[in-house]
Amino acid sequence: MKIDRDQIVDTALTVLNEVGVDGLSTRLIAQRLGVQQPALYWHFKGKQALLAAMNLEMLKRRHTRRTPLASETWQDFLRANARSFRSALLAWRDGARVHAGTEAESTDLDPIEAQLECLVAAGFTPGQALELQIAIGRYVVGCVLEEQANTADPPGEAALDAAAQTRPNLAKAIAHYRASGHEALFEAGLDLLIRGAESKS
Amino acid sequence: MKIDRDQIVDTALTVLNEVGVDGLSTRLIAQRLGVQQPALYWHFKGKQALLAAMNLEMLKRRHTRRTPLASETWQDFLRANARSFRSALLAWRDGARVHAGTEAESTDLDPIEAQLECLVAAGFTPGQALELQIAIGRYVVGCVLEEQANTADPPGEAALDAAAQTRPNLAKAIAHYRASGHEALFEAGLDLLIRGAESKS
DNA sequence: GTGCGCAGCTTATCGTTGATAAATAACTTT
DNA sequence: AAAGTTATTTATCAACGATAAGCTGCGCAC
Repeated sequence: MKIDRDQIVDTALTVLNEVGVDGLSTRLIAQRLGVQQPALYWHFKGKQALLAAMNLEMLKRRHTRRTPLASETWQDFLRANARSFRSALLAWRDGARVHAGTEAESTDLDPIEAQLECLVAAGFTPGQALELQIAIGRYVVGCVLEEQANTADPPGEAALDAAAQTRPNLAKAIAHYRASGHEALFEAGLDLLIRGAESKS
Repeated sequence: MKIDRDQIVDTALTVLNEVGVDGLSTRLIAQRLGVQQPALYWHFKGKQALLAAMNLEMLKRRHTRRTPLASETWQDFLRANARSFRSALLAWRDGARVHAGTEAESTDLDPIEAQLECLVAAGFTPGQALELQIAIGRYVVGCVLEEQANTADPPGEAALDAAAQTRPNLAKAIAHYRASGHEALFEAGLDLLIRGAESKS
């Protein structure tokens, strides 16, 4: 049977969703492709290169809001961009770990230029604009990394409640935390970053 | 030779600094301790447990600014706290990857209560205060993760410059980026988060 | 159409890794 | 001195990423 790079990446992403990045072995991927394990090494230099290609494909499929719309404020664009990036990482199991473990290798610079232009038009210097984009990007990765670090149960949930009884602020904070989900928490931090940027513009 | 948990963790951290997390094998750690590899499994359930203990020790040694000072504004405390966390992760090779790969397991809740109290006194709700702390924490992890993801050379630096020639904003942004180091970039994002919080208080 | 050459796979195998089981040594308790 | 606990060793496992060498089938020159 004959395979190509795209098939491998596609299958690898499917397998990733089933077993997670720790269970993602070259043998398992090869098995799904109906091929022996060393066959993959014809198409990719090593597993790291495959993971990089997977990362690229993940973003290519789901991270769609790369360019600001004409009708959009810079705040709306930054939000849409960050949400798009986050949802791309969330769309695959251990997506953030895959992303964080691979090199940048940004090929297409036109979207970046457009993003910067949008912010420069709003009064930021190009340097500030890049800082802002990088800060948001790192925040998103940090967020999804923790969101996806889910084990079965939060350890010692009862113990946490007990400890919170003598700590009034913690008790209220935990109640608030439990009521709002991951997304609300993400949005809260994103809002901080954008409001901070507003105060500089 | 007889060893205990603390010795293992201490040696493991030393080895971590020498070979990085990818080269950190149980055999290498055991060799440094003058012991056979399975001996480690008496003290730790598995490698994951050892990494968790290493993470705890990393933070214990270097993340010293956990509690707000009486004389401090909440902004100054948040900054000091974030810098302390960052420098703790930076102090060991692949520190952020070790941290991100381990469970939370927060034992001591008193510092957290004190942090929340400091922010509540400034006018935040306990929920907002926790959101703020979490956002900063995730931002720090995202930052250090990328800072430590350094391979030898940035790929295609010349190609980047060439591509930037037709993109004026990108050219200026890159110049600014290269002039300022990792720390300045970190501080810029941290500043955004705190200014954003100020606008809510 | 015959033979050359390369793309693309298979088979075989390597060294390393995390982990477990069982045997053993040393030290304590009774 | 016997029994038990603690902490290690020896032996061994299955799984992993990776490489080397061999086999197969297609396309093209002549």
